[in-house]
Amino acid sequence: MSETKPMTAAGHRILGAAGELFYGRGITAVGVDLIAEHSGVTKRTLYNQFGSKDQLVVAYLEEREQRWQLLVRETIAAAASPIEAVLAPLEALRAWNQNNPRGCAFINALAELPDPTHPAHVVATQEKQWLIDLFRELAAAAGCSAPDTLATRLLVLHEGALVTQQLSLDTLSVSIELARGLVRAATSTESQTASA
Amino acid sequence: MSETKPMTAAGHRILGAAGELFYGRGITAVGVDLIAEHSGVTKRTLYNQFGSKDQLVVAYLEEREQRWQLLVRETIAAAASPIEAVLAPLEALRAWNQNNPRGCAFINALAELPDPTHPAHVVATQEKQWLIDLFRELAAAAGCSAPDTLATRLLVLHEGALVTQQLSLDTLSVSIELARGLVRAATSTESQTASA
DNA sequence: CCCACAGTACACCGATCGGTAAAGGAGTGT
DNA sequence: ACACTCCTTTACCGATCGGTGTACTGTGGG
Repeated sequence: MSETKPMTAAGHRILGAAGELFYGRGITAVGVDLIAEHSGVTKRTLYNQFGSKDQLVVAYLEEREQRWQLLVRETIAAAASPIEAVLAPLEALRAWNQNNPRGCAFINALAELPDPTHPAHVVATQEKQWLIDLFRELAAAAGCSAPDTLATRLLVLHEGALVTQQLSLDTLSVSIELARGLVRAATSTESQTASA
Repeated sequence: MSETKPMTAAGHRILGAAGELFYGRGITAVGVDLIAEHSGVTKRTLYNQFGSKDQLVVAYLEEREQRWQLLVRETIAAAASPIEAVLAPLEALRAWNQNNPRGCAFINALAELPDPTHPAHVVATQEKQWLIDLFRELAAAAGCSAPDTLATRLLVLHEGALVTQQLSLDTLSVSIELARGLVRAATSTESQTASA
């Protein structure tokens, strides 16, 4: 869409600083002055590059979206089987969470920007839509008879693991283990998927 | 703890307005002036009652915590069996989400207030600790052989359902259905709980 | 050579932020 | 009558908010 713009060196630094600060301290709590200072750039340059704070927030979310989706795709490509591929988004969280201990940036953004018409809000919801669509496609490719149901279940597990990460418990392993059982059950022959 | 204070009429109005505004628009995005205006109260009164914005945020979270825990306890008391009681926190979300479409106030607060030493942060994490402890007790009371594992799984499902509620999908029914299967499996005789 | 462009430096804007000062009105219990 | 608490009004504080204007510097390409 708009990533065709080459983006200057200063632009990258701004986006990098904005990423750390927005994710680490919250979007509303971080001012443009702080971002400019952390990226060693004048506020004027920031506004020349991004136009407004809102647009910078959108760029921040889009950048994270790209990195995350790339990681997921790589994990899918490295999966040993179609069944393991369904679990790839969950498995990708293992590495992702190492550097992102503050939960899901999109969920956090939704918490801070309730206005559904806000462009950043739209980006965040689209990301989740992408994920459930991906789960559905992977489930179908793995031969699941009810891809919709499995995809919704996996999305719940995914978000649950993400959001409970901030607590000390190791919920990711539990979620993956549980998800693996669900995928196995949903792709084996047919019939029982744990009640109806 | 501190709810022994009777709290004046103005105090209740302030807390009510703060609840709606903080939950609906985000904590950082809402200023004390706005809360005072919405509760028909002077800013001076607000500060006489709560001392600071941070303490008001804490009071806001504690009030929600009390309401939520009360609802959960009522749902547990109304459960038809110990096994159904384990699902009570999930079932309670059915009614709760009607009036709280913006996800979990505690998770949202954690997203906005990253500082672990912030009193509101502490309240939010304590709430989640309460929930997983409750799940464990309920699981044990229902005769589950591995209450820890089941509790963690149910917590993931709970948080997943809560956070995906903001998207259009009806994930709550899916989560409850899935949770019911897990509880049944974990409480029936013994052996297989879907791999180890 | 010269122009366009990216970036800097710095001052400035109105608005809002969380929080306070001082003084007084209204109701209650003693 | 008294003091006490609750709440009000109005004004104010320094700091920060997102955002702009203007003039200057450096650099690279035609």
